[in-house]
Amino acid sequence: MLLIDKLSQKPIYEQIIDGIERNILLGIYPLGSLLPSVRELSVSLGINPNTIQKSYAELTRRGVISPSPGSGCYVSYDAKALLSAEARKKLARLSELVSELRIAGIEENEILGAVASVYQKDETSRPEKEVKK
Amino acid sequence: MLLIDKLSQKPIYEQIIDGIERNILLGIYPLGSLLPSVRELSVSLGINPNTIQKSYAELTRRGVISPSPGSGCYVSYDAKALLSAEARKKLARLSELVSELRIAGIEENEILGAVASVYQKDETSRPEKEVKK
Amino acid sequence: MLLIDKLSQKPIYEQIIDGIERNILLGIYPLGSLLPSVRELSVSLGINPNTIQKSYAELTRRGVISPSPGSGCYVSYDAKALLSAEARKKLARLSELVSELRIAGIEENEILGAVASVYQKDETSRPEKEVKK
Amino acid sequence: MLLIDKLSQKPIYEQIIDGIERNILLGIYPLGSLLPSVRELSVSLGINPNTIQKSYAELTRRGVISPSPGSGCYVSYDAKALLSAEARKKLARLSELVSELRIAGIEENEILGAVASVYQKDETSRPEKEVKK
DNA sequence: GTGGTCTAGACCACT
DNA sequence: GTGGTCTAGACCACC
Repeated sequence: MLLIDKLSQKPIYEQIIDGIERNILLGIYPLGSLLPSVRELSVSLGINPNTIQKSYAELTRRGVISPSPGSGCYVSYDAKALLSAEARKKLARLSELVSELRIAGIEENEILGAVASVYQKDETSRPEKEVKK
Repeated sequence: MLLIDKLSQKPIYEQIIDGIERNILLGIYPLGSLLPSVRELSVSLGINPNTIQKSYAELTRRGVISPSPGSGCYVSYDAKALLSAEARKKLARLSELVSELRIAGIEENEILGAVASVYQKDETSRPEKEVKK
Repeated sequence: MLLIDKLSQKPIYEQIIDGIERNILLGIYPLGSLLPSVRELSVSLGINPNTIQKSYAELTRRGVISPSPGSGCYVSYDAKALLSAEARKKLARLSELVSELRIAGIEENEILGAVASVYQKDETSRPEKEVKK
Repeated sequence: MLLIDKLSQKPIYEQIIDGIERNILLGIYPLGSLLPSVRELSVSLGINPNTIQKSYAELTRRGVISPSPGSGCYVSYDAKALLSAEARKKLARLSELVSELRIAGIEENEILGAVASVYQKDETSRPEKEVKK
């Protein structure tokens, strides 16, 4: 459910954050649901509890999850809204990257093709449709 | 000619590498030309010579520049080819990023728009046209 | 375990690289094992930590070791494969050297003898036999 | 007659030394003959005269050539003997290299094959036969 | 003057 | 504790 690459350059605590946020966006961790406990993740991922704790602390700071001392951490009801807003900021990084590619002589069509191919992939990595209430 | 943000998260030596590679692609540092010396950059950027040295060492390792001890560092004649080849690998990173954005619910059109807007920018950051010989 | 000659022409950081690669090939540093830390080597060899760091950075770049910040540097599981592949490239250098010796009038038999005598030396510097699984 | 690679790691002055010694061993510069002047080499190779001068100084120190102020530098009559003796010392480096290859798992036969193939190459890089007096 | 190596000591983020 | 980055200042070989 949560894949960690200990040899990656990206810090482990950040990988955990990204993984949890991803799972929330995909609906694997529904809004309001209970997350695995620090100890549980610690043993299932083979990672120091302090590292997990650091990830949870950061997610709490961002308002994505909210700890309920004694019972665990719950996904905030506005987690998705927060994450989507955050994602829009990533568009800036995308522009940077595209700019680099342009300077390197990559054609616009090649980029557009790469983008399109991502959006035509299977549904496993697409957020579930919003349900009418 | 080379902008460094000392407060950025990205290491200074990496910013220097990126800046030089960018200038080569833009033709500001022509193939075969002499780069500013380690000490020269050191004073003009206000950065320790060792940090510049580290950047030059990495560029040398990549084959982008070639040092000629006693006379300076020259831009390799195949630098552009190397950098363009390297850039194509960055397309993978772009796909990752786009994938994250998709999961976060960003629409395809929004991404395509961002890409297009980069390619419609002014010409200052476009590599010069290849001239027929 | 790691012998450094500070008076050698060969840079210290390169001697460290060679020594570690040698120890990996000999099985003294098994695949997946934890290497001595930068500071540890620094004191045991009487060498500045930055110099050790430079060696580790290069080994990392080659994919021979992989650092896990906070816990140490580990020998990659494909380190031996990498090093053996690299060694085959050294055969080119050997040919160069032999060519020089030939020009200098050294007889082929003399060279063949030198090679043979290396392969008849004791077993301490021979990689351990592959064990059938 | 003398090939210099300005981008090589090996210092230019050393490349010149090696090239001249090689030409002496091959008989291209016969014993007792007059070498090209510093200025002549300087322009034909496009290299700073100081660098050529340094090479000649080192060759003089080794006794391979002897300068005759006003008329140029001559190949010593015992140059070949000197160089052959020097070459025998290179056998030590060969043993080192072979030792490394052995540790990396290269088989003895592969090395012997590489050596043999050098000695079966064409005659252009073989010293001319000794003539009976 | 040039690039390359080394030392010393500091700071940071991560585990 | 760990690796990674940066600074400061020195020395060397090379051109």
